[in-house]
Order: sequence, then C-alpha cells, then structure tokens
Amino acid sequence: MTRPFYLTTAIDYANGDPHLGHALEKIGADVIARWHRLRGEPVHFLMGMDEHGQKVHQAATAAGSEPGPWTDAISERFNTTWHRLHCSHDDWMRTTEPRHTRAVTALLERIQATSPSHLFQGEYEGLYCVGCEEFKQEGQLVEGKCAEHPSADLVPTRERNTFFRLSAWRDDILASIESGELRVEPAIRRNEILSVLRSGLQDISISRSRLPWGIPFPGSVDETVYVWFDALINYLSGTGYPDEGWDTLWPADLHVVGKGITRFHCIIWPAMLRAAGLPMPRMVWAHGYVQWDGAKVSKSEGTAVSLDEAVDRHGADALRWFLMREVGFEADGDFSFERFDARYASDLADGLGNLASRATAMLVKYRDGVVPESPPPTTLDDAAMALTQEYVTAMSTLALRDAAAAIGRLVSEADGFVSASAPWALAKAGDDDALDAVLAALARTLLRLALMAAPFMPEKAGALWAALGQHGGPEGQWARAERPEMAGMTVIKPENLFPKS
RNA sequence: GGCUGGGUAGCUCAGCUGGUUAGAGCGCACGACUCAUAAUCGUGAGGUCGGGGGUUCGAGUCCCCCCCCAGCUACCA
Repeated sequence: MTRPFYLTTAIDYANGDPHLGHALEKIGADVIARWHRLRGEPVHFLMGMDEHGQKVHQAATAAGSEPGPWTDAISERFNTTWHRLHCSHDDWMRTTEPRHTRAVTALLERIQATSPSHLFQGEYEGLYCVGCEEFKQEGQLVEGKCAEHPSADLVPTRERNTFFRLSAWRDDILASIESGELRVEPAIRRNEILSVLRSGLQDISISRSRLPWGIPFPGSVDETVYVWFDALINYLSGTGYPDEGWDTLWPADLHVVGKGITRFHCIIWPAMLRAAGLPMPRMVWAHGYVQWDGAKVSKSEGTAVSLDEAVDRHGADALRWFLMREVGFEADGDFSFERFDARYASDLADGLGNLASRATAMLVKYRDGVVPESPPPTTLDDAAMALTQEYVTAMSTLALRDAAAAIGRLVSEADGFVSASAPWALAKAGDDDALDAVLAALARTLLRLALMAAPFMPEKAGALWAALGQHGGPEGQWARAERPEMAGMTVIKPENLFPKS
C-alpha cells in the first residue's frame, strides 16, 4: 500500500472563536489535501485544537466555566466551522484527548532514554506573557508590554523547572534545512529561520509548575508540560504514536502553519524529534496573514471579521476562492467585502459560472446535450493543455494563487474561443462539422475546469462534474484533465453555479 | 540598530541571467455580438516602474545613498 501523504495544520488555541485568519490556513491546507486526493494519492489530513495552558485556563475561569467543558464547546465550534468551509480533514486531534497525552508522555520518555542529558533541571526568572505562553525579553517589549498583546500585563515569574537542551541541535538543524532534508517554504521564512539558527539558540524550559491545566510532566509531581512542547506533539499523536503502525504516517510530509510560529515548527519541533531519535517532518509551509484594511487579523488580538458573515455572503466555496485567489497563501493579503464582491462577480458569476451556463446551454440546444464526436486539437484544446500544465506546476510548488489564476485564464480562453468561433452562426449556417468541433472542445474544457477547480471549490466543482454527466466525484480522476474525453456523454445545463443575488 | 522581503497603471499583481513604443486581470469609457447568470468579445484612456546619484551604447532589471511598508532578530525561553 502506498504510504499516505500526511499533512497537518496548526492546532488552534482554544480561547476564542474561529476567524478569517484561522480559515485561510485550514482552507489552504485543504486545497493541498484535495489536490493529492484528486491525483489518486492516499492522504491523511490532520487538524485539531490546542487546549492546554494558562490562557485557556484563564479564559474558562473568566467565563465562569471549567477548562474541560469550556474546551469541549470551543473545539466543537471550530470543527463545525471547518466542516462548513468544506475542510476534508481525516482526523481531529484535541490535546486533551488521552491518545495525545499518551503520545506526549511517550515522546518525553523516549527523549529521556535516547538523550538523557538533554533534559535537565534549571531555574528561570523573567517576564511572562500569558497571551503568548512564553517569557519575554526586555528588547522584545514595546512600552513595557508584549508587542502581540499590548492590552495584557506581563507577569514577573520565577520558576524551577525542566529544561530542554535546544542549543545542542543548532548545527544539525541548520544543516538539515540547508540541505533540504527539512524544507522550509516560502524562501523568506527559510531565510528568517536560518538567520535565527546562525545567531545561536538558547535552551528552553519545557515544564511549568503551579499550572494544573496541562499534561503531567513524567517523573514530576507538580510540573506540567509547557503548552508549546505539548502542542507540537499533536502531529505525532495523529499517527497513533506510540502504538504499532505509527511510522506508516511519520514523518509528516507537510506542516502548514502561520508565519508567526515558524520557529516552533522549524527549530524546536525538529530538535525534539532528533533528541528522541525520530525523523523530522519533510516540509513546513508558513503562510502569511489575512489583513483587514491593512490591520492584522490574528488569533490573539482577533479583529472582529465574522467568518459566518463572510460565508453567508456568497457561500463557502466563494470564500475559499477569494482567500486563495486574492489573499494568497504566501505573503499577507487583504480581505474586504468590496474586493470579495468584485472577485465573486468577475471570476465566478460572470466567469466560470457563466461559461458553464453558456457552453452547456449550447450543447443542449444544438445537440440535445450529447457531446459530439470531434477529437482535439482545437486552438482551445491547445491553450487548455498549456494552462493545465501551468496549473500542475503551480500546485506542486504550493503556489496556490498561481494555480487559481490558471483556472481564471482558462475561463477567459474559453470565452474568447466562443466569441471567435460563434457557434450560433455555425448553427444557422448548418455547418455541423464546425459546430461539433466547437461544442466538443467546450465540453472537454469544462471537464478540465471541473477538475482544476475541485481542490478550491469542491461543492461547485462537484455540481459542474455532475452536470457534465460524470458519476462519483472527481477524486482520483486528475488524469482526465490531461486527456479529456467527453464524446458521447450527455450534459445538462446546471443550476446557476454562482448566482448573482 | 542588524538582517530578510517588498515599494511597477485607481485596485490585485507579472516582469528570468540588463536590450525595440513597461505587461495581465479587475474597475472605467466606447464599440460589437446574442449561445449565456444584462453575461461575453474587441478597442481605448490610465504608469517620470518609491526618491536621488552612478555603471553601461542601453536599467523597472546591476552598484551606492535615502524614504516608506511588512516581518524576523538583538545583554538568557
């Protein structure tokens, strides 16, 4: 059996509601997962929640609740939201689940066994930011506050706890990233990490005393595992670790994370794995942030852009499209309803949707919906083939925005082809051969478009797929985008794929 | 302060190792068509390529200085 493509998103911190910033990451990862399934590869796609730590404890308490019920409710809300956005994760990992706790304990014990000197006792004193769940250095402060959480006070804290010898792994990790054993993309993120590594690493504290809401530190009575150390291990618990068979999924092929947490994923996490004698993940992709009129929409200082409102606007698929096509999965990008509306109208309603309508309407009108026998090539087939190749290249380098753009260009090519060949004139003139050639080429192009759009807009692509007389789903059918064959198949005109209110 | 990216038409962005009148999409104006969700197609207007020097026969594309934006980082998490 082929080893599955194992990809993960970051697990979100259970202290608020899901918003657009979270959604970008989940959708981007979902597009990647669906792309692999489209090509017939087995996929294991993990998402989940990060539920331990001081901030969750505080949020629950402030809400007059207990951490347990509180995180149950939040976890449910997130997972429901992701399903509403058509995320196709195979598993949902909560760090409060026994299977995760077991994996954390097992990994720590394995580190202890493999690299005994890498866990040691120490004392730390510093200013702790509850929002970040980490200590801050003087130089990181802005007006005496944490730059990420200016509304919260920093807490002077002194703790005796367990340290992890992160510094020992600097050269190893540096070499791994430079050699490509651990790929860090896009390049700007890799440069940042390399620069951090070159300037040296500090050992880190990985336990917390006096904090009950966490996983008990193995061998200690009053310490819990530092929430970041805990959280990262979810990628391993998602494989079933330490039960037999976990290594059919590990190492992960791809961790999709936000640019703000690349260090945890590209330095601390690989070091943890190395210390345990386990392989590093193959790749970390750090996406940018969604901005709202230039302002950051973060998990912590969340700008109030209602995800529900955005979904209700034009539907989940349209939101997915907008985030991938305009906001992008690499650098930061802006979200606004004005831009969303414009994209919806031009790319989807007047673009893909209208093309599907006009092409299927002509097939029904002139040929009773039966795609005529008229093999390629036409000028449209040639253009479509080239764009299909561009799409493949873009998808395989995770240039999701470029891939989406290729879809838009194919729609334009097809519209131009219709105008240039004027099938209605061919019908009037009774030029059946020429009309057949045009209609057949359009049918092939719609099939391609349904397949290319499937990772981005699964519901709409599925509706188009069905209207083209295809059974089942597009999953596993990518080869047909490269050699589309539609002759003899019966198409119907679908309901408006993207209605204009 | 250091480092890394970026600053190209109103908006979103392409422009590899320097080479004819700087491109695309959206939006806008005008025209055409009628298969289609009043959709589509064509044409046009619109840019001193952040600013200033320099190298070159020739620079958006190389070098130097400056300005602005974003991020990372800085006498221990």
